[in-house]
Amino acid sequence: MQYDFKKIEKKWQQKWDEAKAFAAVTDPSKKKFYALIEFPYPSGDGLHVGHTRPYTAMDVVSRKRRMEGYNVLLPMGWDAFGLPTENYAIKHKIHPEIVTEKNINRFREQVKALGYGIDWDREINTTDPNYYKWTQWIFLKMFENGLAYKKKTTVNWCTSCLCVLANEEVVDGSCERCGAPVVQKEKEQWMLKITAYAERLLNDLDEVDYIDRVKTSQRNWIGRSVGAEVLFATTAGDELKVFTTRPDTLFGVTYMVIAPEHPLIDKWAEQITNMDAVRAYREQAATKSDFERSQLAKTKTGVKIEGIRAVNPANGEEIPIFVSDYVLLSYGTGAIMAVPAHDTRDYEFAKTFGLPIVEVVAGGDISQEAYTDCENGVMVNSGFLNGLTVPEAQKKIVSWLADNGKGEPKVNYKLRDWIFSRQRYWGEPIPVVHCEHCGYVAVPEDQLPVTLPHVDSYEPTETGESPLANIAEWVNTTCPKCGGPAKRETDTMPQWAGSSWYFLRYLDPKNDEALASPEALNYWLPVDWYNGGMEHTTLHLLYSRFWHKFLYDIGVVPTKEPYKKRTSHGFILGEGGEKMSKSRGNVINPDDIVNQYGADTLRLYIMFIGDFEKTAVWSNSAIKGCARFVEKVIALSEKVKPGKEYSKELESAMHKTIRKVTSDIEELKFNTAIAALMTLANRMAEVGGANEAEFETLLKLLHPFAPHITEELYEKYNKGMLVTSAWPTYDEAKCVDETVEIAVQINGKLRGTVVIPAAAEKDEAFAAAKAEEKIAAALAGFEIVKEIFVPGRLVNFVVKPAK
RNA sequence: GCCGCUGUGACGAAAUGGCAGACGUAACGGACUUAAAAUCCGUGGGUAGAAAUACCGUGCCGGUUCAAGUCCGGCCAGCGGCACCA
Repeated sequence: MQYDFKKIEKKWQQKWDEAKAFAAVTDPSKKKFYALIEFPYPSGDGLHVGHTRPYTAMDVVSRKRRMEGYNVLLPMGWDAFGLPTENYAIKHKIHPEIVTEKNINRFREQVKALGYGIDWDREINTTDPNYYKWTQWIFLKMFENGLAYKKKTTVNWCTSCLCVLANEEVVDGSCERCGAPVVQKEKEQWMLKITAYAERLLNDLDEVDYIDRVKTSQRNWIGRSVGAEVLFATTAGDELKVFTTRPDTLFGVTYMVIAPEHPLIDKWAEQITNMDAVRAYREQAATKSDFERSQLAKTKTGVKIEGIRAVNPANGEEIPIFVSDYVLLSYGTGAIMAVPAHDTRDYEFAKTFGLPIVEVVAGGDISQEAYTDCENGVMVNSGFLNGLTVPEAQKKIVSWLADNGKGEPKVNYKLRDWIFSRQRYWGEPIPVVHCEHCGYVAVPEDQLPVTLPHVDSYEPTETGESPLANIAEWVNTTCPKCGGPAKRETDTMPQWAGSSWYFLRYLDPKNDEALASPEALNYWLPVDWYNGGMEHTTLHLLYSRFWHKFLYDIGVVPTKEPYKKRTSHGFILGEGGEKMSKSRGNVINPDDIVNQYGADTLRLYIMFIGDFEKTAVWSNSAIKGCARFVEKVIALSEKVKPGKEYSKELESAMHKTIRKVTSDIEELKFNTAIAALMTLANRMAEVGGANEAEFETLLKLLHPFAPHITEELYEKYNKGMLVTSAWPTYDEAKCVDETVEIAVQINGKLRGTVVIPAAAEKDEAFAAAKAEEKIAAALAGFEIVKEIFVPGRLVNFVVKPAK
């Protein structure tokens, strides 16, 4: 047969469409499987070969599950708001809507060419007003529940995009998207109180099946620290509150440090005798970006506050207070108690400023360095804590602080609230108006969506306001509460908004009464298996878990967690091991591969390329192996022998391969599943061809990976489509051969092999091994001290020279 | 600095503590061909040897075990993330 993959692939994609083979029906009488892939940002570059790795993987799993009888949902959509489209629109004076539509059409065509079993009737697009109506609705619910609030804060400001960036969007002090420097700027921003969910986001990780590295990075990102808040009296009268994880070292506090932005500095301005120096330091710190601060981290800087001193609550001693930018206002209380003997940063600072260093945990050498790794040490120089171990001292001091009203146990998180505003055009408008009388007022639900107005210019204003601020007729409105004049919020939402809940909309994408019907939500949730990139572990994944938990709290969704299982794939690098990029000229376009080899070969190769979870290097020659494999299967189809039962010579190979492919797919071991199929095909060729029963099984096992050609070859059996056929089953008892070749070792070294019946007991194995000529010779003159038998594997004789 | 991941043939990689290198690529030898491509058969970790075979071999050092790529302890190198989080 001439392998005309273009014709074959088109034919089957049409047939699947006509048969509605991938339509997922909400039907509680059927067991469901909801598979989710991260929906792409439809960039102007088109689909990247890297996209095909996760997509193909989830399609393989979905097709297998469908054949196993599950009601499968595998949806697709477009995360289409975002900066590149807006920047393109600015440059080419084309409306982002038009650019987006064009890009989506291209992406859809490319994705369809790969033959994924997607229910296209559920396609969504985050920039569709019917979609973002519900993004806005969720925001309003958060606003109503006090989780969305406006706050003046220093924000990351991209000097090129003229836009606020989330901390997560700043990479090495530069804008993640355009690479321009990022500076600090004060701005009023909408914030989402994700920190209110920190504890649950952390604890509920125990209830989900995420791969370990995903859980670990979420835990690290949330960054829970257990400690205490301690109140220090000051000579100014105010108390200075600090957070510490080491309250046991309280007697070792020799000075305090507050962040340059700490509000008490202003309050104390009159009493600080060197306020000029403090102000100067403060201004200097403010102009530095976070990046510069961390670059300068090697040498500690700071200014001592003259005229005010703090009092150590443990021993009543007066200690100096410093201002230094190594203390961050945004974590804890913006102030610390410094224990130079047991903290490296405090140690460095104390050395720079010649401050006393008092050892309170014995065991280190504080003349050389801070002794930090001291959980097992014993307290010294610590009054009533002396002689206690560190954990004992911690317990005792915390209750002492509480009893004396000087502190209390406290848990802190690294996780910060989510800066939710962007000063851009191409995003969801934040559905709030500002009224001079009533303040910020929610747009009433029945007025949603607040749609983006059409404008001529998408360029941000120089003051950093959104382009929307220039449209007077849109901005000026009336207050929904008092009817007086009001102004619309001109900030838009970040790209993470639409992707925080999209998996819910797939369940009921055309509903205009609710984001999805309770029936659909109850049936399909949670997502059974979500695969996506590691780069989304701390942002998208955390944000969407947060939104989902909120929706759970207000009774919209029935599950605490959105995703039952989360896995992650590795990147695809260009030939030569470098990242694919236009400038390197090593970008692989999936279209070219589909044209040259067909979608089935691309699908096979991208799954065969290596360990799914690890980075893989694309190879233009290695893909030929997969093309040859497809040809080999076609060749096998031409010499299929009659036979409805597995033949003796292939029987155990059939059962073993079914077992391996079935479990490998579930374990993300797609590469070895394909290797097993190749081995089986080779074996079939060796024995002069498979019979019908055997060949059909091969086609079924191969179908999730190479759906088109397998359908084509299956067609002649007149048994309907493989898509709706049943996944092959295996019999554990038939996975064994009658005889096995086992290794014979002497003192752990391989000395030969011997063929024995698979069911042989150990005595039979030992006898057979000893009967082998070479083994007998090697054993001569030795005394056997121990005999080990591993069924199906080996025997090992432990020997020593005979007396 | 901290956290995570990874070190196995020329290359991509396999291997519930049990015969290291399955499967595939490139390469080489042969068949077919006027020739090439394609295809088919074979070789395919290193060293020594004509060969049988022997010894060595999974980043390095040590340990546990009858048996270690795999487990434990200590390093080294590369990649990714976080970065003064008190």
